[in-house]
Amino acid sequence: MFDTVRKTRIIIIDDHPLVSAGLESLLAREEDFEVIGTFASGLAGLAFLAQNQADIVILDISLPDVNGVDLCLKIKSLLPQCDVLALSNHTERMLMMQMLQNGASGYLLKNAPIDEIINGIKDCLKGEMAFSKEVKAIMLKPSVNELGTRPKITKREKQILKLIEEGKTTVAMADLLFVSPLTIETHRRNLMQKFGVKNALELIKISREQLLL
Amino acid sequence: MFDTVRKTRIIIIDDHPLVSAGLESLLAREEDFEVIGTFASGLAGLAFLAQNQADIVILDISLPDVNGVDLCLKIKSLLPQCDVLALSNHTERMLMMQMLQNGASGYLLKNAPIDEIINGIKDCLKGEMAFSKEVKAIMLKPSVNELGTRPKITKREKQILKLIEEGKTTVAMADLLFVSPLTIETHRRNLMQKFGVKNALELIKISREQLLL
DNA sequence: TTTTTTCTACTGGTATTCCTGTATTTTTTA
DNA sequence: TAAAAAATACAGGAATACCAGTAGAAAAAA
Repeated sequence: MFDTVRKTRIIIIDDHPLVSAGLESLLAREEDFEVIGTFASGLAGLAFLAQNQADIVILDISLPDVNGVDLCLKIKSLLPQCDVLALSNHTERMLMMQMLQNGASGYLLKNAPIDEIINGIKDCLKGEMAFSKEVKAIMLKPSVNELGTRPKITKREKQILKLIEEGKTTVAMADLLFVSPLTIETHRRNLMQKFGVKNALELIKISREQLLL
Repeated sequence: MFDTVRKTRIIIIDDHPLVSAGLESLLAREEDFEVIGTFASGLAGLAFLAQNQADIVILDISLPDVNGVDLCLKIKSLLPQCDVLALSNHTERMLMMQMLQNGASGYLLKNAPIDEIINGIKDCLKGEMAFSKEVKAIMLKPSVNELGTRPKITKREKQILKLIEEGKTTVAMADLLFVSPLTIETHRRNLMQKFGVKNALELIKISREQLLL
């Protein structure tokens, strides 16, 4: 068997060449690590993964083609034995939760110290969950609007939420979607109720914090 | 004279260790470059700069203590002969303009290809302006709300704009600032007028695009 | 110090949002 | 297919935001 001497095969998917290069050069210092591929787009990485055996994917969330959350799910469903470790700038709780729910083995922040990142990768390979310090802090304290479960919002509501964020008035939205202004008002009202806020300004603030559309 | 053989002394100020490390390892490949310091905070970098001679500072904009725009001005006023090259994630026109106005010799995006970044640094040292491709594109097309001059907003207005962004109502703001609600309304009206919009939602959208507070 | 700008505050009126409740049709899920 | 969820739409009324014009006091700039 070669398994005991074989190096850990790492894949990096991150659209910032600087980050990829930095990570690669750091990992090169470790004896038992081998970066077998770095990709600046999600689909390119996925294509490579389908054809090459990897032990761990270090995955950014903001990618040009697909988002890391969806990609994580995809990877885990195709290659359940391959670990996925999120490495992101985003500090939104929701994103962390979503990544974990989709099978990620950890969540590291890009602004974390180098050793936190390296150790995170090692922990991950040992089968432990890996979180950078700041991530732990964010995940531990429950946010105000999330004591129960986060509100489920419908497709239409999401659509209207976006228009609200763009500063559209009720009438403008109604014209745009070919429905009655009263319908829009109902949607907005339902949104506000679901998020537990009392005006549209708060609505977009909260939605930004929670969903990060 | 040693000047002709001396290596170019580079300082990196960036709160993402991964970026700093990546950049450093890339620059290490270049014969005539020498990274003499990397700093994760603006003030730490500034302190070092005050005591050590550097040729170029590669400067991030989002820093934990001070913002890169202000820091750039500070550096250029203390050390006019030292180049400052912005290296940022931000794609807002306004930030680019502000950096240039404050004496930066260029503006590179972190998601730019490696060679664009390395060449940017070289161009910068040759006395040329350095911009990554995407930056050029952004700077060339004038944004909709910037055909004339951007509106000047007062300190108080900026304060109220922030509160509006937080979803505060007129009455809530009035209570907070110990003034009449009518005063708040006047400020909001003036803001809307200055930005040429017709409701608070648009206001925060525009302000986000333009000022990036 | 004079001038200008900013911050403050009001009147009076219009428009829009927000609240409460109801209800039909369409789509999705069980 | 039956039940649940989502999208649609309305009424009546309260609250708030928006519009137009004015104006005094404080602060900053000339």
